[in-house]
Amino acid sequence: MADSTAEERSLNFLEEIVEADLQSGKYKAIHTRFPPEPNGYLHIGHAKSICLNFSLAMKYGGKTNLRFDDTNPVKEETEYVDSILEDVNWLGFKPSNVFYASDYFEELYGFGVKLIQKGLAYVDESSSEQIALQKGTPTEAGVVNEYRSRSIEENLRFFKEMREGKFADGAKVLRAKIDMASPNMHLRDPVLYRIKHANHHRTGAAWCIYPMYDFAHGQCDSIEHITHSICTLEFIPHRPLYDWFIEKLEIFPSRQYEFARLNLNYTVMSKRKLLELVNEKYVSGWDDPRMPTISGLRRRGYTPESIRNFTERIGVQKRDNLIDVSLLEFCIREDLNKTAKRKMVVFDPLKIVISNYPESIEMLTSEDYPEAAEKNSYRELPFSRELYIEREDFMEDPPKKFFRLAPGKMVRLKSAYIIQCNEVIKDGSGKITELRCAYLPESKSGADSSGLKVQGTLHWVSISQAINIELRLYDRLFKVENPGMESGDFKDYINPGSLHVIPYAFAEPSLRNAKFSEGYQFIRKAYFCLDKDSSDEKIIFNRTVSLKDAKKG
RNA sequence: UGCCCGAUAGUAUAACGGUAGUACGACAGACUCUGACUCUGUUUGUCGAGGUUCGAAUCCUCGUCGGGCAACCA
Repeated sequence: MADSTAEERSLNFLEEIVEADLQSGKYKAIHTRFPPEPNGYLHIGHAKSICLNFSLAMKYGGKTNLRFDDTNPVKEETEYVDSILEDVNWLGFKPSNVFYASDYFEELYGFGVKLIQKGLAYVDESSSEQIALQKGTPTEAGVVNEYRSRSIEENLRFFKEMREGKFADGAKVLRAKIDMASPNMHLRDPVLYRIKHANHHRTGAAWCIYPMYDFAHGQCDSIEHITHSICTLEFIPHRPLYDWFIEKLEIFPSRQYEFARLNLNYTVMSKRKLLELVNEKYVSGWDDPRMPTISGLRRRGYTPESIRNFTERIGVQKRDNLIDVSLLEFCIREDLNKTAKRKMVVFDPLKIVISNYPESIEMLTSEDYPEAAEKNSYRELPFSRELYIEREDFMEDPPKKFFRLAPGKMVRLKSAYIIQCNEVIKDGSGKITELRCAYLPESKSGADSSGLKVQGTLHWVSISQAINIELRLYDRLFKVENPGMESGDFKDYINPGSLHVIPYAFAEPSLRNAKFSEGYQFIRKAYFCLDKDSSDEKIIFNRTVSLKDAKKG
């Protein structure tokens, strides 16, 4: 029989859970959610979570909500909401619904009232310092204070007055009444509501009390009937609390599952550190092409496909990890190799004169997509007597395995002719200023009757038609694999050479019409994309990723 | 000194009591009008000690190591 199982990939642990829930009839359909706090830009780690949540629902015919966890007005801004919406969309996902935790403030308040009525919450007037002190330590139980035994009526009245704005910030909080001696610190009467007279980006001044994460997140999941609430490992200790609220409030039983967050080497991933890089101008902004943000990767030339593919390849597990960026680079090369248009650009020019070529211009053709036969097309390239080649592609005294140009040696000029170097011209200081070469007319690309086989093929541009472009070459932002784990300030490990600008490179004229939507491969060099800083006077390209380079020495 | 997670090549990830496999990386070779791509080959692994079993990466016990938990942050 045919090998029908050949394509099957083994399930990850979340898929196993979902399949079991579906098979047992626990759920007829699953519902996931991606719940960012709009306090910063999304990064590649969020992409893992986004792909996980959306892909899981898509695979099993369910839905995924995008929900902004906007319960802390002093940190959140509309600018971040907009960028998150853009990034999720760019990654290729369409949320079933876009919700906000702030949509549920009234319901959440009601949950607080309900808990008080059940004798499971109380208004505490202690300062945050006192509360912290009374919590004890992981090895010592906490202590109960006098507010814990307040009457239900008094709690109800104070909670209402908190909402009405009768108290100053910090004067009172609503706390759950659970267990001040629990070995799990999160169960030692966690704060549910705090007073913040602050403007909220969506609700304005309508509220002056805001729910804490633990009292908002699970309840929002429940309100939306989220079946599988997937978050990162650090929330494991919160799960008993998550379940406690569901049980006491008697609401839809969403379940929380945790996976290991993505760590990438040679970068940092925490919002706090990324914000620091932006604020202190180590990078040009959240979308600096060196940033691991979605917007940075987008500007760098990464495609949504490559990022989705990357998150698929790294898998999902519960063990901590530090993924090698080389895998991310592999994914973008794999994509761009098939989709990027080939172009010729000389970074560091060396002039060559084809002595036996006439004073005229010939138009040659070259393939745009050599790796995608089905969509291949061709472009025209001007060829003339005076050309630029890459300075590093010539050596006066080459080692044995040097496949490029040298005195007396022959190479092919890509999509053009075979040439031979006859003469090296230098200035007074000994610097090579020009090469005199001869071409073989019968070696024309596509109509080669020379019978010659040469070892090297070089990229080139015709001097008089070449256009000038700026190249921005990026390298890893940090010198060490895990800057966040090093001693001292992580910024001490920033790679000073992470950006190298080539202000004047020489490009084939077709690049004048470069589009933001296209990726390009500058043959034998790297993949590039048009940068948004480009203007009519200056065309700027970002190096997305270099080509693999097997050259020795 | 408490509680909770976790541990398979360099990095990730499979094997669900029955031959430790795959990808990326590295190295070597073939091919090449990109020293790219593609193809071929090589390299390196079950944290440790006991136990259960005909058989253990997998189950049990005890260690070891790594991570998390004491914000009116999420």
